[in-house]
Amino acid sequence: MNSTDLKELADLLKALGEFNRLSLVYELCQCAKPRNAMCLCECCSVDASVVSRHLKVLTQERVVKMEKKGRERIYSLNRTDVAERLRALADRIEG
Amino acid sequence: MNSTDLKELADLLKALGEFNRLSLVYELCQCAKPRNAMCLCECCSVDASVVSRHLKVLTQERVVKMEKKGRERIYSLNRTDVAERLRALADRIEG
DNA sequence: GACTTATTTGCGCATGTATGCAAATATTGG
DNA sequence: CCAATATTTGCATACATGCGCAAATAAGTC
Repeated sequence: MNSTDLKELADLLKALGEFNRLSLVYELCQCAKPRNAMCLCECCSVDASVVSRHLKVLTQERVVKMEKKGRERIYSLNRTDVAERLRALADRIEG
Repeated sequence: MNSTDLKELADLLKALGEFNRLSLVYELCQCAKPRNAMCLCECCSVDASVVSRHLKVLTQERVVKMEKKGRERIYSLNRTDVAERLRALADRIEG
């Protein structure tokens, strides 16, 4: 694995490795339907602006995908993609 | 999943989500035999003290285990344990 | 157009973290 | 005991990051 791929993987893990962001991911796990940011706000008790920034990070790392709908932004997990990347690491580590 | 478990998982991901630490993990992946810290130093071009601190973090998060051998510390991956924790997250995310 | 709601952005602040260097500690071998 | 090697720790520093608040933007509703 080259340095670029390693950095990309590290960035994914870093994005997931922050408590409130991981809380958002878990919240989205439990939702059959996508949620808007305000709704996600409730799961971690921080300001809306903070949630907005966390969701931006998660979007950049392709953990979630976003869709505009009127004045709302609807978020959903990239389930298979994230799961695959984590399993690839698990496989590599297990050897 | 309760808040404590979530924090523990976040801490694991944070430990893995730093470039040089992930490099150390990958280096240990490729070693059939455990390695001492000085040897691991070579894979990321940082000071020995930095590697020492990174290995401490990885040990605290149970990513690696350490064994004293003379004046050396021998490190090896907790392969199955880490792989299991990552797969559990992957399963959860995939839903 | 005025108002409301959803979200983002700018700013400042406080805290966390990665790093290097030098000194300290530990342990082995003469 | 002394020298050499491996590792840790204290300290300073630079930078990143999470946060809240207020203002700005975007888009629907009346």
